[in-house]
Amino acid sequence: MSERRARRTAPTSHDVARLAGVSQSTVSYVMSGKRSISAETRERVMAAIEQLTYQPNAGARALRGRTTHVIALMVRLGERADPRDTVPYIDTIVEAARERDYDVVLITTDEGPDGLKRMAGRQNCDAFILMDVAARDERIATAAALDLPVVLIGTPADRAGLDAVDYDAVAAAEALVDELADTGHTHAVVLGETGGVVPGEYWFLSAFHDACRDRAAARGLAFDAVHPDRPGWAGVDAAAPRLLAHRGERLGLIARTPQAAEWLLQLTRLHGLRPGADVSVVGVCSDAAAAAFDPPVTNVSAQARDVSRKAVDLLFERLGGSETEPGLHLIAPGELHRRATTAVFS
Amino acid sequence: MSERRARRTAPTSHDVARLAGVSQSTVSYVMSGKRSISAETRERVMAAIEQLTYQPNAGARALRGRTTHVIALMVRLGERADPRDTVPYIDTIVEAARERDYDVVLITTDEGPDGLKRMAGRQNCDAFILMDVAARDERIATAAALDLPVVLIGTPADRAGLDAVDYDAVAAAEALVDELADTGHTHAVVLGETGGVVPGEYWFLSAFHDACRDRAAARGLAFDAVHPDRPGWAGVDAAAPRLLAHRGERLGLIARTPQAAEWLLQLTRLHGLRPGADVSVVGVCSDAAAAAFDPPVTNVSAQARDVSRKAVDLLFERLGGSETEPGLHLIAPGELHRRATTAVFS
DNA sequence: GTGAAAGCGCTAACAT
DNA sequence: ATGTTAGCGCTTTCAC
Repeated sequence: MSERRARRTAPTSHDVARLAGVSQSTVSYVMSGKRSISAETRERVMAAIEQLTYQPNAGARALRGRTTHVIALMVRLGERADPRDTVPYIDTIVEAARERDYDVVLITTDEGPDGLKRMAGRQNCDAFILMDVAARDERIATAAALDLPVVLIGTPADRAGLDAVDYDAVAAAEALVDELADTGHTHAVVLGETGGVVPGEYWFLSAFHDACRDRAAARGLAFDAVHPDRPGWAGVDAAAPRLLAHRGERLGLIARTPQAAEWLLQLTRLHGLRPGADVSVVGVCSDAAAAAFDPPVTNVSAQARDVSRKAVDLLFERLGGSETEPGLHLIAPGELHRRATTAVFS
Repeated sequence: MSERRARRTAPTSHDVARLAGVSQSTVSYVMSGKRSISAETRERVMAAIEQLTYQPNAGARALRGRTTHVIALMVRLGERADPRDTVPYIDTIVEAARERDYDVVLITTDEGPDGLKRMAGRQNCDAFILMDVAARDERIATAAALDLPVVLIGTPADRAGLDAVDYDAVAAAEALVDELADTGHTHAVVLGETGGVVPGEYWFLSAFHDACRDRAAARGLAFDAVHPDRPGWAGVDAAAPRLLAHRGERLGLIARTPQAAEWLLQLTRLHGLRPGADVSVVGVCSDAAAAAFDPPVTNVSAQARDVSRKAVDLLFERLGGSETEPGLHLIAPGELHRRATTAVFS
């Protein structure tokens, strides 16, 4: 007795209308609130919707209303990206989109410009957010020609008239160097990028390092930027002589990422230095991460959530028809929090 | 002179048909290949498609064909999850879906069962993949009632008749303990979960630890599982006395994650022990990550990509109408790779 | 080998 | 305050 379960077909607004004894359009208007409905009718319709657990068909809505309620998020997910640097952005973008009843389609940077053309051409989405924007990024010209709202996260050399949001890496660098200067340090060393990162590929890298250098000069600190030639801890370990060259003096170490901070703590520990006493470690990371380090690390906050929120806000302004001049929106780091790893030299 | 750019409306199959001098249905059939078309007609249609850069409207397709070409991926993205453990899965799922011309909508576990109902009810997707499946997971009953294909990644107490794919944590644990036993170790200690992870919340945690314990007993090794009571490095550091209690003997340390391996290396280093000579460190992580450690860590591979691929394969089998009995599919760890951190005791 | 036409489920303009 | 109807762009009969 092969019992084949009949595939129940989903209820339509027509079914709701019949059950409520009204016309299909009335159901639509009840849902949208775009015209006044007598309390009694509304009630009956709502009851029918409830009873059938009716939900409007997204395809039909998209077809008719030419709006998909989907935003496409293009991000790098492969080995080349550190997930800890991207997931907080993604999480916040999904959250902010959902607050407006939008869903997020995830596509990878590897798809390149064709991925954007596909999503836009098939009308799979209403708008784009592009992450991991490089200084020269082949996706940007395509995105700009798309006739759909686009927001970049990152700072390209040429925005091509698009909105962009980025973390203010310069302000972050300056705040960190100032902390060292204000507490009597004489030497600042920033741990640079490990492995084969092309210098100038991303604005935030060069901007951060340049700002460190410039601010150190302005505040009268000796400065070095150490870029390990091997990736991972091994590279940091190998660079120890240069990183700690001035360990006898008033030395402050600067980390651009939580991972870098972790390595610097490890390095100082291994060389018998006490962070906060013999040497300082300061860096960019979330307040939560900074407080969780052992010892807690003096930090300026990385603001991934603020950057993402701003990006989504901008996107929905555009979707709402805003025609204001597109621009680059820099998100300031939070206040610097002095924690245990700042050594105060008198 | 306010120049308002006319919003070009996207070309339709009708436009293509007109330009090629054929009927709309012919355009459709050229694209789908569902009936034979004369070479000459096909050529003209293709040329028109090219010229207009026509792409079919996804909403219309979904409406007519009742298939969205979208799979929904529900995953935990917030602070409670380590992005390094989830992103490789996500990446592979997106990749595998794209190979079949499907897109992936990302929704968060926080949306819970209602998120599934919404996606299914609105017909926003054709199928689901659920990640971070807990032993008792409120999403599963809802998912099972959905009448759409669902694949779980993880092992719940009750699959409710759904397909599930998981990493074979038991086999991994056994391979690691065997490596220690085979190389003459007398003591095995596994670094457990840090912070407030509820024991039994996830199958893979208890399964891994139980399997370590059982295999150690079977192979005659003294065994301990150390669960730090603080999260992060601080917890590991505080647990050092117990982790290294048997440092004088033939001790092997077991890490379930790359992060754990990193901490164990750091711990041994800090206590003047040489991994691979005085003590062993073995763990579960990708071969790439294992080789990148300093020194390279003996590992069994974590197989995130294989798990994800299997999940997507299963999903498309179901979408293709397969009615085979759903089951739990365990993905075996790769071969154990002995690297520098195995100490061989004679 | 090709065309004409119906209809998927919805919204909004046009009725009353 | 509500009903009727056209039509979004596509796929797939049905007809030749």
